[in-house]
Amino acid sequence: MDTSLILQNIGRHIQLTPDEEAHFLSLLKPRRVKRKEMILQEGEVCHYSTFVLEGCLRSYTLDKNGVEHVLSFAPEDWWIADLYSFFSQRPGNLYIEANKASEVLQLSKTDQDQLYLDVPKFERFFRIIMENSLVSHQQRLLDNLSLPAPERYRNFCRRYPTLVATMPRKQIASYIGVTPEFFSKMMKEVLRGERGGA
Amino acid sequence: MDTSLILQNIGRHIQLTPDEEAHFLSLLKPRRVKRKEMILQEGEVCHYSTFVLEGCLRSYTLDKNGVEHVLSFAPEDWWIADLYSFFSQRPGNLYIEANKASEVLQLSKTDQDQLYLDVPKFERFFRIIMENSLVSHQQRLLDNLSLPAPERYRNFCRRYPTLVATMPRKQIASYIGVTPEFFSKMMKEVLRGERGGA
DNA sequence: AAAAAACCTTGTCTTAGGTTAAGAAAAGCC
DNA sequence: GGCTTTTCTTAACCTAAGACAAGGTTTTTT
Repeated sequence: MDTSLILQNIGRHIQLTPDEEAHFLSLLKPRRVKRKEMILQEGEVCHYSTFVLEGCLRSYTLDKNGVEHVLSFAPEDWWIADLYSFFSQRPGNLYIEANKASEVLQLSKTDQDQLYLDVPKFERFFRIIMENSLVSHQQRLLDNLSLPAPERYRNFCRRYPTLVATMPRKQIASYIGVTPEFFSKMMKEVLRGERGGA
Repeated sequence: MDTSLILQNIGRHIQLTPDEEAHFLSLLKPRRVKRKEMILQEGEVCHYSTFVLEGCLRSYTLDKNGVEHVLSFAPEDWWIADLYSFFSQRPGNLYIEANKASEVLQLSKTDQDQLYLDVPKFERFFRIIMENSLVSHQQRLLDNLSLPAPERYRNFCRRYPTLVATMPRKQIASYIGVTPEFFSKMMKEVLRGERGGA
């Protein structure tokens, strides 16, 4: 597997020595995930942080009616985990499933904890990752509280242009918080608005 | 001002030497905030992380109709900031306002950045704070996507029993994502359910 | 202790978005 | 390439929650 992507990802926030790089890489477990394969299910403990080298995963919950609610997409160059479960090492309620056949690298909780002690720079790296993720979750929450569905969709398009083109509409609908049927109706309006300009 | 509360807050995640404690305290600017006073407004850059020693602040946005949407409450022993603006040092869209007369300690972005270099342990501290905050924001987001208003209210009560008793209903309504009018109607149901048991 | 300002409730009417159902179009699979 | 499965769309009907309006209560302020 090609590990240059993850080194680049980390290099955006911290500089590692060759030794540190080697040590870090030695902790990563490569894994191939088939389309529709789940790497985590509700009720399980999330033992790994997963970095996507190729393909795309998503995380979601099922509500009491069996309806899926997408929490996040993880295309190439993204991290994904059930963070509640990963940090607490208790059973979580997320499913993490491959949207298409994917290649990932996994870092176990134990190794990550040890890594903080061995290479303290990683405290900084994951602090920054958490900060960025928190900011975007806060923004998404406020969008959900304050904007009607069509504007939430427009924001999604602006923020994740790549995902709009590649993810099933059903899942995008779920991500922004509407049913696929309503999403479908809404798209007619959105498209009309786009042709109209601005 | 009594700084033992913030040392205790930090002591939950990292151990500081007396020198480090003294250095950290020297960076904090104490401030009294009057009821209804805003320490941050839309369009301003958020220069400080604010720790609440006494009283309570809240952060919110105003939508295009002038309706308030509460992002967070910060009672005693909590941190608050417009994180997007604080991290990026660009104008944000949050208001941060005192719900009652409060005493706070403020740490500037510049000092916080320097602190990471002087006392790297703080990387760990803020990483953990961010992790916890991210987990609770993800949970809240999923609640908003998957649960009807009365259950979101019940979750709010379980998670923040103190706030339920002390914050205006209007603001709680806004936090869980309903209008005060609907909240009022809903409460009758919720109360009936409580008397009924379970 | 009054006056002013918020806050909370209740009622009626409206609407954004959900539900159900059923067919059309894609995408994955052997 | 044909078969299966999933996804997308459309349409009719339904409901949780919003908007507006108006009166009552509590909290602040002076």
